[in-house]
Order: sequence, then C-alpha cells, then structure tokens
Amino acid sequence: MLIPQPQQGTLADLATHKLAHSIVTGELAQGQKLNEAELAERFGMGRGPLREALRHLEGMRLVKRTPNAGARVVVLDRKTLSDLYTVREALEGMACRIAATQMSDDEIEQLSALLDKHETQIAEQGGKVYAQSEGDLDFHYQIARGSRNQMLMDMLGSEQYQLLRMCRYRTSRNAQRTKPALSQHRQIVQALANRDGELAEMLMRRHIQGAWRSISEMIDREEAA
Amino acid sequence: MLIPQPQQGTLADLATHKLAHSIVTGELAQGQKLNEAELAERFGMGRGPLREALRHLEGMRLVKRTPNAGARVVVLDRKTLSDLYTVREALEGMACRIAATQMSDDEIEQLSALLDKHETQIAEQGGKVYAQSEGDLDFHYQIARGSRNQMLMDMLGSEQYQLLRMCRYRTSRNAQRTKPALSQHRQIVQALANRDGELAEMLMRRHIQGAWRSISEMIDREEAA
DNA sequence: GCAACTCCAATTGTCGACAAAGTTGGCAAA
DNA sequence: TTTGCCAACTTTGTCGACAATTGGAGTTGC
Repeated sequence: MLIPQPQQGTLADLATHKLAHSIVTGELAQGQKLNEAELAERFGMGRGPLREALRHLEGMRLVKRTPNAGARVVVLDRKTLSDLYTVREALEGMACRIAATQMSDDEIEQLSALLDKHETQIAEQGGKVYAQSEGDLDFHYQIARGSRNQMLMDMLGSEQYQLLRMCRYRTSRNAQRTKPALSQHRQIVQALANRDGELAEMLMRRHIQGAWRSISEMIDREEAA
Repeated sequence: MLIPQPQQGTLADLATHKLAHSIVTGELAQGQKLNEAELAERFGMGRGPLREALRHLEGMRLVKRTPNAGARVVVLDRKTLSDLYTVREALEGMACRIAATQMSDDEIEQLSALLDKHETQIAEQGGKVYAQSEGDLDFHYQIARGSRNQMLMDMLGSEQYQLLRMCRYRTSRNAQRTKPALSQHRQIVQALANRDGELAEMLMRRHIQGAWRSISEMIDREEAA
C-alpha cells in the first residue's frame, strides 16, 4: 500500500488518509461536493479535524476549495492529466538518471525480481489489471527511492502525487498496455544495471510519454461514447 | 510579489500567507517552534484557523509537524537544498523546453525587457542584491508561465515551492553571481527566441546547476566559519 | 410566462472550553 | 552528587455552539 501509515495519532491525519483513499479509488466521484458535517459524522469525529484534513488534501491537490463554498473533489480533465504526465516525465526521468548511479546492485536485482513477479501475474491474470497497476506504481516508486532524493520520493510517492494513483484507478480498467509497459520496464532496468543514466532517463521519459498517449486515446474513446 | 493574494476570505488563508512570509523572509528562524496559542493571539484569531494554516504550510513543506508535539519551521540543510535544486533542474528544464514552443513573440520580448531592467538595477545597485533575487524569481516564473502547464506553474511559482524563495533570502546577501546569471538568462531568452527548446532546456539546467554550485560553496564557507 | 426579489434553510467560518498528551521542575533515595 | 520518579504546568487535540455567508425556494411584479 502506497498510502502512508493508515493510522497514526491524530484524527485529522486519519481523516486525511481515509479521504485520500476514497478519492483515489473513485469512491468519491470527481467534482463531488464534500460536506463537512456529513463526513465528520461518517468518520465519527468533529468538524475541526476534518477541516484540517481538507486543508491537507487541498495541498495534495486532491480537493479544490473555494472560500465560503466548501470543498470539491478535483476533476481530472484532459488538460490536467496532460500537465500531470509532463511533470511526471521530468521528475521520473531525473529520478531514473540519478538512480542509475546511486542504486546498489542488490536493489537493481530486486527491481528485476519485481518485474518477474509482474510477468507471472500478467500471465495468470484474468481481469486483475488493478494489481498490475499498483505494481507499476511500485516499480516507479522503487526507482524514485533509488534516486536517494527525499523530495523526489515525496513528490512521486507517498505524500504529494496521489493524483497519479487517482488517474490510474480511472484508467486501469481497460488497460491493454501491460505487456509493452513490462517490456519497457525491463529495458529501463537493463540500463540501470549498465549504469547508463542518460539512457535510463530517456527510456523512462519515452515510457511515460507512451503511457500518456495510451491514456489520451482512451479519453478520446470515452468522449466519443 | 509572488506570494498569492495577501488577503482573501478566510482567516486561515490569511494566517497561511502571513506565516509563509515570515518563514520565507527568515523572520521566523529555521527549526523554531511554532506555538499555536501565541501565534493565534498575535494574528488576532482563534486557534482553529491557525491550525488549518499550519496544515496548509505542512503541505507546502514550510513546516514540519509531529503529532502531539507541535509544528516547527523546516530546516534547510545541505541535503534538502541539494534535493531541491535537483528537482528544480528537472522541472524548470522541462518548462523551458515547452516554453520555447508555446510562448508568443511578445512574451519573449517582455522577458528580454525584464532582463534589461535587471541590468540597470545591477549597474546602479549598491547592496540591493535582494531586488535582483526577487527579479530572478520573476524571470523563472515567467518561463514557467510560458509552458502553459498549470501544474508546473503551481510547483515553480505561487503555491508549492516557497522553499526556493526561503533559500534565496538566506543566500542572497553575499551573492556575487548576479552578472554571470544575467548573462545566462540572456542566452536562454535567445534560445527561446530561436524556438530551440532543446538548447533552452540545456541552458536552463546548466544555469540551475551553476546556481547550486555557487550556493553549495557558500554553505561550505559558512560551515568553515 | 419570465425575471427579480426576499426570505429561509443549509453550510461554512470562527471561537471558547474541555480532554489528553507531553514537558519540566523538584524532591527523595541510592 | 546523581538518578529516577512524581506532580504540576504547558501545549496540543477535540468538541460543541454561535455567527456569517451562500444558495435556493417561493413569491410577487411586470
């Protein structure tokens, strides 16, 4: 689970995690109004902690607040997603380049093993693309960790960037792209193993560009229907 | 002023801005404990809005909270700054590449005019490096705007990223680097005018690497003393 | 029939008070 | 003198109530 510590100290943090999860999984629809009193009751807490949670989620860009008019779940329109993937390309490309010089041989080996696991999962899957999607995030996060850059790790992984997971949940249903993605992942690991940072960055950027094209086409089809 | 709307609706937002400003300018020292009751009184508001503001600042990475132990101003140690500049290199490089194809001729012309203004400011300066520092941020933010990518703009400009301004305030006092920086800025504008995105990205990345080296050396000197 | 106005309910913003956790200082025993 | 424990104080976390603003329903006038 990539959502940070599900339970910890304060109610506000708990509410943050619950809400983030509900938003990411789509349990709370995009653009939906978030009623403070109702949510507070559902979580069994007062409105104070819940308001703090909303402020935190606002910082995460998962909700959008307008003064005196409450908070709404963010809507991932085409432009927002496009912007997101551009940022991702820049950040993950950088992470990959650094990881090539910073990761230990052991870590790269584990990354390779992770891909083996994905491969068997895909082979025996059925409709469990969801697992692959989460696994894909794992792969990318491991590389972010490999950069030894805490800010990159925060932005790409735990805290910031839940937007990406949200996007995944929406689009992973009919993702036909698992096999080419896996192949690209293997290429990236190979470049990392060769300690070729420039190549690794380039492969990662192309990988993300490809993912965006795939998602973009999917949105086109959805809009046509 | 790059801090977004100083006064707007709610007290919590107001407190957010005031606190952000105090932290960025160093009025609140790094690592300083933030006492809720005291701050609430100073701002003339209850603790509720102030707590929300702290949550927001936590999302901005300007304060660090530990449950049941309050919030402290973040400390910019060497590693954090290094990570920050790496992220900046990736994001601003990307912004610059896109801006080369997206900015209008008029915008590029204005950018060039901005640099002219900086040049005269530097010539007649004295010790007013501060103004140049803010001006430098302006330059970088204009390029972010040129990318037409709202997420990049948020990350590099208004909301997120006040960390950078904080760093600037700390290091701008004895910045000897204004002249080479201006020259690099001009090169970047030239690349933008030529619509050469790849070159513009490369120049921007080198520019930021140079800035980091300069700051890194400054930290070395400070640590030696 | 449509527009605009008014009033009302619902929702957000704010405050003060209480509960819980953490911190500090002093006191006693080794 | 040092060390460990205990108690009081400080600070954070939480709740309920009140004020202010908004959005909408209903009504009235044109």
